[in-house]
Amino acid sequence: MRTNQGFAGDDRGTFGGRMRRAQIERAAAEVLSEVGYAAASVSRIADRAGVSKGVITYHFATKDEIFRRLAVQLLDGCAAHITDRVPDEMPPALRLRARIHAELEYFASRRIEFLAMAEVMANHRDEDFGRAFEGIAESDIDTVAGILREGQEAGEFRPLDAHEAAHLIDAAKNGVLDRWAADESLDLEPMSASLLDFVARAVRADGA
Amino acid sequence: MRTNQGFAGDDRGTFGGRMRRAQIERAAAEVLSEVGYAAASVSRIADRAGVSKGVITYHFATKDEIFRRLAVQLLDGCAAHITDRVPDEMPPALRLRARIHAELEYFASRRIEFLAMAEVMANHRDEDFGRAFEGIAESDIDTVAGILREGQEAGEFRPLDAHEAAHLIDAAKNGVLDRWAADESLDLEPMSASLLDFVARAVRADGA
Amino acid sequence: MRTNQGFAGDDRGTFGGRMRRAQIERAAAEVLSEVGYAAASVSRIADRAGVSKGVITYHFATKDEIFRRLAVQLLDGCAAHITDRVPDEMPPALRLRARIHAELEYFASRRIEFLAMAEVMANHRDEDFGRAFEGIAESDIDTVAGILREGQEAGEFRPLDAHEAAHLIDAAKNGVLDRWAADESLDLEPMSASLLDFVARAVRADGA
Amino acid sequence: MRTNQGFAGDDRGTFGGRMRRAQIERAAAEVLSEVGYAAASVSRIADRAGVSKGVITYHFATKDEIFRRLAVQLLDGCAAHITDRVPDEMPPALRLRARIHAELEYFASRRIEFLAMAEVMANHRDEDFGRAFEGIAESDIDTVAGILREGQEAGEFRPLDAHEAAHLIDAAKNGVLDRWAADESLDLEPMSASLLDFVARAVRADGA
DNA sequence: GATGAATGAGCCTTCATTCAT
DNA sequence: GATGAATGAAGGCTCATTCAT
Repeated sequence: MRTNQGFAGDDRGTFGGRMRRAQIERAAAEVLSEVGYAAASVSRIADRAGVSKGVITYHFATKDEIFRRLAVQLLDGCAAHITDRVPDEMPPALRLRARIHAELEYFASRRIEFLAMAEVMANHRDEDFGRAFEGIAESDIDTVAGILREGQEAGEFRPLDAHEAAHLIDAAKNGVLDRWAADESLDLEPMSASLLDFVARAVRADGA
Repeated sequence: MRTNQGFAGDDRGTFGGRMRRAQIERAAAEVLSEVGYAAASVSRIADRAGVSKGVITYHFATKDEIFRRLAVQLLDGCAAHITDRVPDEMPPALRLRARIHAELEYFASRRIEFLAMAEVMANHRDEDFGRAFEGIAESDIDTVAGILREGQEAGEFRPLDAHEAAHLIDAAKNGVLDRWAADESLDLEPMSASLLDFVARAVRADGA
Repeated sequence: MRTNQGFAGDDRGTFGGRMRRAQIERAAAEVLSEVGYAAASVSRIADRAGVSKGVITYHFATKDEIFRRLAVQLLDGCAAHITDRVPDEMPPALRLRARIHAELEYFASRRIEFLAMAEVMANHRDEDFGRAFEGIAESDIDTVAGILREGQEAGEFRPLDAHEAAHLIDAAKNGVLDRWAADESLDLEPMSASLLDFVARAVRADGA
Repeated sequence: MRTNQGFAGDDRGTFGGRMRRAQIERAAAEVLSEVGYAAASVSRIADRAGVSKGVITYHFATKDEIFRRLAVQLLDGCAAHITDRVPDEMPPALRLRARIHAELEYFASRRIEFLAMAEVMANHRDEDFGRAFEGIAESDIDTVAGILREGQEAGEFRPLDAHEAAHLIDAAKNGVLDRWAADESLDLEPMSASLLDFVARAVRADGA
């Protein structure tokens, strides 16, 4: 007898299986974005996906796994998108700008998924109640800090604590995404422009 | 129909009653900060407070009311703190700086409460799943936008979309608080300095 | 230290005590008539009486005691009212009519109390879930059966099973009271007339 | 929002599902008849049915729904039984008699269900505490009133207020059923005969 | 692969009752 | 006499998960 434990986090499996998992993940994202983490029950997800509750347990070991995958996939996709679009050779100021722009661009077509991911990252905890996504953005921030340091050496950026500034840039960017995602009537384009302008001014060298 | 139990939203009541309510709110804040919104059950709060579950229902009509009060009290306290410390006569650049500093200062001695409030604001929903604290910071942000416009007229600040910039400043500030609150080992002072510097640079006029 | 057990079912006590008990009983009757047995909680009764919950426990050993007293008092009052108004010397047909009329008349000015009593009698159970007011009307019905037998001997009433007929008369009378009590807009007078007519016809001897 | 659990009001579903629901309804009826409305908890019903509490929530949306179905099914079944057995062409006096007889006959083999239904009808309230089964018998009574009027025109019945008389007949009939159901040792047959006789006498024309 | 059924722990809340003051 | 406070059991219900078919 084949146990369903084997499927957990498994990207192998039949084509149909992958399809089903994708369908369930999509439903989960919609439910999360609409009713929030606390009310996102397996029942509601099954309803939304138009399948029985059993199907979900068959394809995912636990509910948490669905949520985790949702967040991880989006995070990974975003990272790949950025890497694709931001060559290492770009000068620092442009590279910083390109990274931020690429991230906003990535989520611009994934509002629901972003909201779902935000719910998961804010609420997902391990069994000891520790935040499961604590520090997930750290490497990203380190990359930005690196760019800032590079730019300082090149004289493009002013003296500042690169690590702190990277966090501030990240927070401002997340603020833009959060606000945009929460209000469907908002247009990301001008918000994005204001953000890029704001950040550029905050870090540029005096003579620049 | 009002029963003679439950002081829901009642600021009157005996000294003992106010004490108990404060004790329960404190326990609720601790639990929220430690295990998160989803796991913050009445049982856990009662355990933490060292009282029976019934006591909580006796003093608060619903669990949500405790959470709401927690958030509202802190928000109100913070607003009062800022108003006290930031006279309207201050010139815009100083006023902006003073506001941010006052807010960070207020939460610096209320880490647990800040975490609890953040959990509540991120998760509290009304019965139709709408975010209950949606737009709660809007008036605050409008105030900052007003300061920015004033500063622009005075030539202290550069041309920018005041409303967008106010949101970016808010997001950066919240990012600092979130990061600090999540990691007990962090020192708010230097983070605060970086933030103030970052914001000042982002908005100052070219000639300044 | 004086325990409150002593008061249970106690008609002695101070004047103030009797007043309080009456006030509580009145409130209990109102609550019962408005929300029904299941929702008639001590809290709601205390609210209605404008006293604290503690007062109720002070004057009555248990909630059930209040309810029991409510029913018993009304039942006793009704019995006394009937006895007062229906002399044993009346001829059977008149006596039957007078009894029914007296009972309707008694409750006519006690709608709330009647509803409360009906709730209690329908729902009150002892600790083994046996109906506490089972057979409470039996002696009344026996009295009516006696009148029927007397009337048969006197040739006023037709041959019939006196005990069964007494039950049927009782049921018809209760039906009138129930319907009237449930609908404030109803006028008891014509209903009463129809009932008396109905019963008289049902039992009268052929030649009468 | 409909979850995929709960068949609330659903007559479709698998054979097994219908069986379970019937089993649960049977257990609920037994519990209601034995301990009364107030003590008829989901736990007790589950115990009686020999299933876990969760099963009940799985098959019925709420406890009230079980009770409502219990009452409605019995009421509907009774109405159908009467319609089947009482042709419209019968002369009024016979038709009246046949209706009453059919109803008693229907419940004669359903003592437990009758008791359960009586508990529900006496106690079920909507959220504003209004009686949920208020006036449920009204159409039935109107039918009887119609028969009485027909019989008056045909000279079979005496002049009387048909609507009032119909209510009295209904009350007498319910009295018989209540008494019989409450006492297992009673034989419905002679009670039924007395009732039919009583009613016939009460309404017949003088010359009949 | 998929499903409906079942479970049992846990949730929030209501409640009758006890008790110190 | 009276009160507010506290208790703990019980209530109905939701839910993630398991499992036989």
